[in-house]
Amino acid sequence: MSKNDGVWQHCTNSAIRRAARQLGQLYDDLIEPSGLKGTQFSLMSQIALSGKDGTPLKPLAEGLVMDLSALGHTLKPLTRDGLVELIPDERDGRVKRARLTPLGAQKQEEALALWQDAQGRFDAVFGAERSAEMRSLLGLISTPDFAKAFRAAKPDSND
Amino acid sequence: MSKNDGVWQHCTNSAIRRAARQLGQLYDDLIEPSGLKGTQFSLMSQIALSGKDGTPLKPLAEGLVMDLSALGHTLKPLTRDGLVELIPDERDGRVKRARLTPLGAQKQEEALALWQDAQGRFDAVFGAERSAEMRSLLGLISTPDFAKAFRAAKPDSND
DNA sequence: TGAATTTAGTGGTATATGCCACTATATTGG
DNA sequence: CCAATATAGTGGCATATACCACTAAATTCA
Repeated sequence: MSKNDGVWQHCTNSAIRRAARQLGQLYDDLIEPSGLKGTQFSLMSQIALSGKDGTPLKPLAEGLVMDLSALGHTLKPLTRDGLVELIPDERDGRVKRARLTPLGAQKQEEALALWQDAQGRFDAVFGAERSAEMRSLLGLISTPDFAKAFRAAKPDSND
Repeated sequence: MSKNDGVWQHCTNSAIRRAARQLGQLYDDLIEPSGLKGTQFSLMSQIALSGKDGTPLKPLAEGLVMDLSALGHTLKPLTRDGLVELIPDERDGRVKRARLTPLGAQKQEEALALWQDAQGRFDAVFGAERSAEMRSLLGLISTPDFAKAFRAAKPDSND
């Protein structure tokens, strides 16, 4: 640790936040012309997968590994701007379904092209292979199983 | 992509944010007894490296890959609670130096023990080797050089 | 040296995100 | 069927984080 550049590098949590800030910056700069932030684009892309019927907020939040209330808040600017709409579920009165409006779908497609540029640059700079490896590792961490194992783990266990 | 669980998995930016949320949750839960959040602990640990004289905010922000104004805001709750103090630099009237108060140093040490538990669990669950590999990759992304290369890259270049 | 420029921080505003308390709507068990 | 419980969302509050405009102080240069 004699040469650590003065950076607190031993914490995976810190490391992932630093990287997330950097990457967020980089992606946002490229996606900005669409008027969307990277987070909004991700969210809308996820919603887009559910098509015409939309998706209830609960499973949406789970897929994003996000707190339900946080999702609700994040959705605010998007519904305000008419990109996403919340429609009541016909079967269950508690449920609301999020779906893209036509405008939202158009914006998402517009941002998609910009995102491809960003993702392409990332792969080019980082190497497609390492890039895939990275996403794989990140995907593992995002798993419910990982969370379960982490919470159950004894710090000195080695399984 | 036939089996993607409905999750928008192709974006490294999304992936890193999902993982950061999960990891933040996991670390925070363990560090919470100290009264600090994971982000605050990271920040204070970084500040702690600078010792008695503290460190100017600008390089601190750079080390954390964080916007200077964001750092200023993040520091607010910590100065309010007497964990960090900002002292004027003697040479340069523009500069303020952040350093831990005695209370802050004590809190940081307290949280350090809790953090070690968290980090130990991460290594145990993820595997120490993959854990190190992960931090290394994240460290690369957090580099100014990476940002420079990304911004300069043509999406179809392959160097 | 004095004006122009650069640099460090602050404060406002906006989004991102989490926790908690609360409401409304199911679902379950007698 | 009703009371107890569980589930889905909302709203308030707090922190995290970015951009912009602005101030103050240092540096540069003619």
